Amino acid sequence: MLTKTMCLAALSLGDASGYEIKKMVEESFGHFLAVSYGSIYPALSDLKEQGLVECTEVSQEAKPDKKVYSLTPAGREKLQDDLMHCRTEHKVRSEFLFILCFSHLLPPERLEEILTLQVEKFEQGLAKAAHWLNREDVPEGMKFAAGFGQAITTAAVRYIREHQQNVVSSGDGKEK
Amino acid sequence: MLTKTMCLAALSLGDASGYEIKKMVEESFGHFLAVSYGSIYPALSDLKEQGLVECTEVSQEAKPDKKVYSLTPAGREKLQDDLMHCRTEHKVRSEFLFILCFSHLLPPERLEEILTLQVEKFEQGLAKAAHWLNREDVPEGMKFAAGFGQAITTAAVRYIREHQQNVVSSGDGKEK
DNA sequence: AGGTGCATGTAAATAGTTACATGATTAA
DNA sequence: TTAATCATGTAACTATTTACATGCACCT
Repeated sequence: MLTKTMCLAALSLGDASGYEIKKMVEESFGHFLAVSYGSIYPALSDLKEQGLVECTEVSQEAKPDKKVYSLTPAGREKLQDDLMHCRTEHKVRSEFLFILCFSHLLPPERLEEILTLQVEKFEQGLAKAAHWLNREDVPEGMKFAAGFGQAITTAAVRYIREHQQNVVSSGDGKEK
Repeated sequence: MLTKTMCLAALSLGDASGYEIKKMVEESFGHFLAVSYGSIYPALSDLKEQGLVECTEVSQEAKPDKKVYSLTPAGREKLQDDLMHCRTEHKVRSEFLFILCFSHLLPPERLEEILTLQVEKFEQGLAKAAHWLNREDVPEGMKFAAGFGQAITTAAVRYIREHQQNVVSSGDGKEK
């Protein structure tokens, strides 16, 4: 399960609660990893049972209690082991491209909507990455990952800008 | 289920068996869609039950029989409807980038191996896309999708080439 | 009065992969 | 003889999302 490894990895950067891990992952790795509470909380429970993390309940004023997790030495080792042996795939899953493949079945309006929306999303991601990248305390590996995201997203936006007209005009003229 | 829509879409390009659909999808959409028999065959059965496809058993000499599916008018409508209303997300899921984020925990050899392997995979994809793109009978939408893949993959390879040294040398010196 | 953020968790549903089972033909 | 291609399918498993349940504090 990648979720467990991801939790260990997040905790290697500092102690955190499940809630905080989710936010952190979304912020820092959001452009290539998905997370949800439904996978994080069970993962943390399992890790605790396996002795890979420890947990301290922390009371807060004006906020609910939280469970702050931290890596044990065994957890730190497990993380290293996971990173050495887990798969290294880079996958794209795109309903966006899939739909565009069948542009000849769709009205130009729908095509334009899809393209515009996607460019917006890409640009939001780009803005976030820029904001994130001009901090200085960022480790080299994370800079690389963020820069990678920036590079391919920039290429994606440029490509759409230069070619979207072809797709839109290939749409299906007749409306129901 | 995206698999069903994908089957309908594949069949809109011509009648085919489950086996043929898988090959076709891998070839044409492989860089942004995954498929396996375990999802295709059940999907085709369901589609048949719903009356969205028809099926003819075809005997072949020197090969096993096959079940050739074709769209019914209802299936063609369903496809259009799916394409109009389904989600349009473009997602990247990358263990590759995830691992590199923690380069400081890994030996340079592992980092170099991962990077080299990924560049190779990208270049294989690029070769396939090139071969695929210089056909002439390809619909506009598919050209767009293939070109998109080409654009971001090229950017990815260039980025890795230009920045990999930083990551590798940020690796963990001490070996166990 | 209503929305957002903080915070944890579970259950059901969804989706999909992997491995297995079968078996003929053809090329190296 | 060994592997690959052709061909269909199921069952068990893995993983993950979605929706739900709860509840206080803060801002508008």
